[in-house]
Amino acid sequence: MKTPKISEAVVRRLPVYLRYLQELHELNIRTVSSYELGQKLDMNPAQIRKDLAYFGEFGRKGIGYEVIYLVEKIKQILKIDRHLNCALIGAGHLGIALSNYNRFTQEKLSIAAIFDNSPDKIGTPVGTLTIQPLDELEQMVRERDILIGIITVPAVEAQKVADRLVEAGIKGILNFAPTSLRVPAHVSVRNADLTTELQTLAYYID
Amino acid sequence: MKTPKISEAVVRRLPVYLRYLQELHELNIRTVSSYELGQKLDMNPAQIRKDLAYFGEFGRKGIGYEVIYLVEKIKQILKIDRHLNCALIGAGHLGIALSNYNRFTQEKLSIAAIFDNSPDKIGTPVGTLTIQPLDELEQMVRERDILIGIITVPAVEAQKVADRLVEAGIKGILNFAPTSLRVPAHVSVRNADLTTELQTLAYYID
DNA sequence: TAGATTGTTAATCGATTAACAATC
DNA sequence: TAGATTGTTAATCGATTAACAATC
Repeated sequence: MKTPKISEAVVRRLPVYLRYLQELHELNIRTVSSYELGQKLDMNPAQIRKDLAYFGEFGRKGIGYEVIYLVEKIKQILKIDRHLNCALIGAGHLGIALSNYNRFTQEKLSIAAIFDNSPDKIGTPVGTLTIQPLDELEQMVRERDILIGIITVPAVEAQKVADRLVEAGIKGILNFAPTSLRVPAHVSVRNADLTTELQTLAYYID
Repeated sequence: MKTPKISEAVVRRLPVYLRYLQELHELNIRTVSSYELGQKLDMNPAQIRKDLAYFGEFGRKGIGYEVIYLVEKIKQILKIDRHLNCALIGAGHLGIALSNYNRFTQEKLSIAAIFDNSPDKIGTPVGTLTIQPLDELEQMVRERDILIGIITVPAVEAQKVADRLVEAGIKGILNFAPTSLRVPAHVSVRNADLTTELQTLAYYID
């Protein structure tokens, strides 16, 4: 069950499989073949089988994959079968939108602290949390076992925030700021810059 | 200057180059080499040169790339040197956050209409726009020359919205809903599902 | 059993990187 | 000129796809 060296391309597809398998589960569909998955997700069935086979033998020859079982397995692989606490840094519109995004809590990924440095935001309640000053970042990361930082501050501040998160011992960063972050190799970064996405899309228009 | 067949990987890197070149420009830096770009962006300089060379000869041997010139060229390539109107469908927290995201307007990508079907949202002003009922989608797409749809509705409604956008003649979709959309080949889709990103990140934690 | 579908190997395809002549 | 750096070709590396024996 332990893994050799899985490419990022493979890892990025797992949540896509998971999402669709969960849809199937809600429709009470018990079993699905790589062919059916491929049809729906517009992917090659061989690729789907190969991706899954990196992590174990989850299917049955002649039958396909049991939906519930595969959901559980993928959750284990992604390590989202356990709780994972995130800190949100930047309580602007986007930050607030994310903290209200209930899907996070459903998925055992929860926002455990929100930070901002603007005096008129500090102390404001957001759901069950209260916006805290950035000074308290390191302490909260330790106290609340926070492993992921979600950066929604302006681009100019993003690197500073990233440095502090790294220093505080965080393991991953989801970066919404439109800038490239430099972090040590043991920290993972995923960029979710909306402008970048739209610009990529623009290329394909006409 | 016209292009053979550029892979998506190349296109996705162009906005990253652009973003950093714009930072350099603000710092009044005139010229940059592929080596320097590679250092900062953590990429192979040969890859950067090759990516750019697909579209033309933008550099000077022995010197490097002129920052302003390259910024303009990449904007042309991505087709963000001209205005591009987007429609936002779903005026929830995320939708509102996006419509307030001023970077869009800076970049000639503007949100030209906002739709939602909830009666208590219709008519509400958002910046210079007013939330409109989904019924008016097709008409607005035509009237305002909208080429891109940004979907921020719940997952269950996303495919329906996508179908209507396609039907209305849209060319690209930025999909924030956590579901895989099926669209015809002439329509591009980029997925920006935040849960998917966090799940991918979770894999790399520890 | 016959049909279906996996897991996996081998073949193909494509993307990244190294190397270097051209040249500013 | 000498040093630097591009654009591009060739070499390498990795990812996708096809094919098929194994087996439910």
